[in-house]
Amino acid sequence: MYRTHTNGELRIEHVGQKVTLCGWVQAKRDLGGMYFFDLRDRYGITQIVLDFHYALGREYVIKVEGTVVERESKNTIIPTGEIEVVVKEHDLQILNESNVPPFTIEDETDGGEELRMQYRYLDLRRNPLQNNLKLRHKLSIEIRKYLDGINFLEIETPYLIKSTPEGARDFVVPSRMNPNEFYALPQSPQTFKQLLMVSGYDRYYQIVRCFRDEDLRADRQPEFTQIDCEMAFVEQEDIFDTFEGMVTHLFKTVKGIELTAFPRMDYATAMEQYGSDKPDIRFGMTFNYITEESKNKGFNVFDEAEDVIAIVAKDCVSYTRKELDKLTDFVRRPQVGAKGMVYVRCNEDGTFKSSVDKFYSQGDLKAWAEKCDAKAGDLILVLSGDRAPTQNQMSVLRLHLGDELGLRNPNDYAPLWVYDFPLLEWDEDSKRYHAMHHPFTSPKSEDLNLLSSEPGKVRANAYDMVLNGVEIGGGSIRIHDKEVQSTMFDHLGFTKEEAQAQFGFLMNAFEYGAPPHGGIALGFDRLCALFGGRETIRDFIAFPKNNSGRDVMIDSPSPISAEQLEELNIDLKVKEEH
RNA sequence: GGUCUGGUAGUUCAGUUGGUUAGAAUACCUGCCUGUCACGCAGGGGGUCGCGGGUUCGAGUCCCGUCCAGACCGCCA
Repeated sequence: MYRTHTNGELRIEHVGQKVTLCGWVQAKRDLGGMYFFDLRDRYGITQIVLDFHYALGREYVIKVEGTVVERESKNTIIPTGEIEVVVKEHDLQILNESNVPPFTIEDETDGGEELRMQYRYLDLRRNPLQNNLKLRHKLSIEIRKYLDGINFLEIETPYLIKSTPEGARDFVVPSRMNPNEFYALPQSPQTFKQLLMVSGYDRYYQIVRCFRDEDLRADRQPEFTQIDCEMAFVEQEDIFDTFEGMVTHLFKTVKGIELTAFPRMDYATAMEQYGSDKPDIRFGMTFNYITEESKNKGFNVFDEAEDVIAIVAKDCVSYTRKELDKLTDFVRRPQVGAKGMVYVRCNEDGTFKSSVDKFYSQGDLKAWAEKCDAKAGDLILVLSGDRAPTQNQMSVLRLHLGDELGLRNPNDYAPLWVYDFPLLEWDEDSKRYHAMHHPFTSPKSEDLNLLSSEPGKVRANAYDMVLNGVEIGGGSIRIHDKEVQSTMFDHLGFTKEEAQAQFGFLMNAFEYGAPPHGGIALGFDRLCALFGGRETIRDFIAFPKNNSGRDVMIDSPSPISAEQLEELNIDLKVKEEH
């Protein structure tokens, strides 16, 4: 046996025991006649003391045999700080040496992002990363406990499936045995879980890898993990109860936080009040529409605008001209896209100072303030233009101000359900409607009559779970009727033949007793990041990819050999060198 | 596909208006040190300023191109 204890477990009551420890050399403190060093493993740190010098480098893997003694000077910061292990010269064994690591293996490392990715196996030795992976493990255990407790079955579905035109770009895999044909990696196990419902497995889940070949972000990886769930014989309300319950369970068991019932907001309200389908409701600052109040006073910008939207920053009348200019610059960045921003200071003496005083009287501005419920000492910020872009710009500004004013405390958690999403979304590029969620989402029965006349107005039985402005899950009640599904494909611009070729297996299955069903998928990586109080998911994935979809450690993707290409019957288009 | 920011010692960074031999901290190496725990003290080694071109008497610094990294927009049913 290599070791009797880990480096995290020895305490004062072990004093006098002979122990054997293994681990990595963390830090050395050579005092001449005495030699201290910290031995580290994933359980903690134990101080070793020698009365001789030994040539040990950082990150050497060693084994020591020694006696636990009470320290003369104790360290109150670490759990093992009351003891140390005294080791004699022939009882120290180097199991493996190490090069000097390119960055320090400490909580606050000196290593930059790129270097840490290249040496990910060293970065993973650090506590913050280990804690993240432990958190991820704990969450997955509690998810399984909760779902197992209410009769869900975890069932695996294939990774090599069929490419479909809808949705994100597929990662494809060539088939050697079937020349010129390709598998696709699943964007989600959507159709398989619906088939499992037809098969009678009425509560299914899977913590499953999904793949999407789209550009990346801090919170988007080409392969990511979903908690994929589906239930039969349920309505939207049953899904809400079940998964609100799951997330509540996770908060209770993993963070010790008791959440109250999730509020619900329909999509139209979310867009109107927050300009976003994933509102951060930890703070107010909801939208006020002063479109009518601002018309016909000679200010062309507002006269021509479809909407004039105002938000109130409480007690921010003291914002300087410079700070307001900075906010204006912020919303005028191309990424946000506003043309400009109007401000109104609600002075303590009841007067108003705005950037449009030329056009609006004190009375006009007072009417705005009343509409917005702004008080003396507040600051009103106004954007205008076409509805959708203006709502979006204002949403970005609202979140920015929320950050600036410290209203987005990462230790507060404000979940909610957003429901009644539109079924279809107009796509300018392809000049046709796309399914906003996916083509298996059922329309609301009361809106069915609009499907032909005003397809954009049809609402779906679709919903998102939102937490602190982040979409952590989304789902829908599905279509389980062959005719309805066929009509849907029709409206999405599929010919009968295309629909049959792509999704015939599903529609055929619907002819053999498909139960009503629906489900949800939650982004597991994002959930981990949220629980860890971080915005980037990379540090919650053991081996993530970088911005360009590369793994810089193993250097992938990479070319393959001519023999492999030959076997796969693939000719590469070679770019000319110049 | 686009916008922005960055690339200087092993590492994290500073480097002014273009001007002497490119600095600091930390890491590393050597020596000293018996209660350290960010140990301390003394000394030492370490640079293709991402790469290519241009302007200039002179470029880490200015210009053009390019590569890499990060954030964002588009994209992500």
